[in-house]
Amino acid sequence: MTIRTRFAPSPTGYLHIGGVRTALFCWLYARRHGGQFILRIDDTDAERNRPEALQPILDGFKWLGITWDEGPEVGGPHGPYFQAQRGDLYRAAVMKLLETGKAYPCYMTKEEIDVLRKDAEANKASYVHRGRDRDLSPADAVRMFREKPASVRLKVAADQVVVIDDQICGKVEVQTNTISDPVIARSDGSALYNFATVVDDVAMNITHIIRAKEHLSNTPVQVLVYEAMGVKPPVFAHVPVVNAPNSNKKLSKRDAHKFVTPEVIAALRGVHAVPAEWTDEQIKKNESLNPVMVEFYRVMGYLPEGVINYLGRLGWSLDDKAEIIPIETMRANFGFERVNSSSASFDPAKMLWVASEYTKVAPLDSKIDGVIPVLQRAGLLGDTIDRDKLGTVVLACSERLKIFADVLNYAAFFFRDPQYDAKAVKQRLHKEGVAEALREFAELLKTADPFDVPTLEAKLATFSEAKQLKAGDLNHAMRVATTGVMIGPGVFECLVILGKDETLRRIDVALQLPRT
RNA sequence: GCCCCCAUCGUCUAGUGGCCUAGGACAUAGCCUUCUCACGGCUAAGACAGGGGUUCGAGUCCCCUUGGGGGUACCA
Repeated sequence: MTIRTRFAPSPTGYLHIGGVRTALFCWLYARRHGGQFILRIDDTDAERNRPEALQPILDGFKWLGITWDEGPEVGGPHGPYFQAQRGDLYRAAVMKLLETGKAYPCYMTKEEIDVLRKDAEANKASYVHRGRDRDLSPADAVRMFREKPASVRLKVAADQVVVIDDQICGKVEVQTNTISDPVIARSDGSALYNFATVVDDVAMNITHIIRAKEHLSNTPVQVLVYEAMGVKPPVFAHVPVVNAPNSNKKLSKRDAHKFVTPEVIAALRGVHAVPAEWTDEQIKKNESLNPVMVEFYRVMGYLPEGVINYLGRLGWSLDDKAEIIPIETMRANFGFERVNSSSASFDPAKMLWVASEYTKVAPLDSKIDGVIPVLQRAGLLGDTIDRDKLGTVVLACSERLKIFADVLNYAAFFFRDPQYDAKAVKQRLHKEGVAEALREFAELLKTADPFDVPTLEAKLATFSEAKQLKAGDLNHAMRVATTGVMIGPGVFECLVILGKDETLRRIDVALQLPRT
């Protein structure tokens, strides 16, 4: 039997970090066992769903490399893969349960049920609904339902125990006496989640249901639906939820704005991911550029491999040491045995570190590719792209690039004139006697040939020795004069990339900066 | 209220009765390296929620308490 897993997102417009992790586990499990991963769109809640809201989700999965074998865009033999288009299937399944006496139309009014519930509460007991029309014969049930449609409930057997042998949570047992007869279809004929999901999972031959832990409580009802349909339930694996940073509260879209801290706002502005005129409040309200959404990491220039690694490692471990686990290794080793049964907090700092490990070892070409959109968005790079120059810049930045947004911190001055930092100028350029020395050294620079790192380094060494200067002072001054700031790649590398003429020009400009 | 689940450093985790004076990683602090920053190296600090059992022996098994999460919907 081939293993089939599925992920069923709602088209909300954004791909949530927690959802991606669950989807990743589904994908990993299917791939590990040579099975299939199916994407099914849960668009039954018309209010919350907009048709255009699906694309960003698909794009997010594609960016991460989570490929689906059946679903939107690719189709498949078990379609449609949009639940809103599967209403007839649900209705047919309801009829079948009615005919076989496994379900019944419930004609009790909400008011009647409320009275029973209140009574139960008054007796400090929990209310377990058993409809009055439960014992209708199947023939009568079907006839009455045809004449007068009503909500349909599943008949829950008395005095039994539903056992779920969950691959992550272990054995979970629930008494049927604590389970109300669940409504499986509304009076208007539409199916409820607990029913629709089972009908679909059966129809799509899903063998392993891997989903968030919050669904564990629903599972007994679903198992009962499987049994009523005469189908053996699939294997269940409930993955603990992802919590918000430093908290034990679920990372929810609802609280998403809380994660847009002043640092995040600064980062988003820094990479020009939002229009400059937006206020902080507007940025907070933007749903997709939020650290709980995948899109945020794409915009900040995280390598998707890093995001995958971090998410895969969150709640799952390979062994007692491994942190950097390439996706191929995960694919080859992922299993439920090493998925933790408790929830895990999302840690942006560790995510950054993991991502940086991937960025550091990325091939030059992929670094160039990564840096291009960041520079373009910042208006530092046009449509004509000089990959050779970008290559030298990226190389000069070397391991300073943890994510591609860092190129703006370390290398912006290669693409525009220096923006002189007042503090840097004061401390480094206007330090006692330094500017004068720099003026003199600039003259010497004119004769540098070739204009490369060893030559420049040697010139500075002999010059500072002859003048009894600290080489560092001159280095620092030169950096500030040519880049405007105190941090960056090695000065000599910077000068070489800028070229002799530009270097001399910038030094000249800098030397005319007023003293404060 | 009732039902279900969870509980190791701030965070992610290793640990499946003796290998644990609890290991690794991120973050933090200090030192080293260094033209700045970043990288790298070294070091430090830092955890078994509490209480009862079981056992020669418990982070590991059982029970209770506490804390957290989920469900209890004609939501998903």
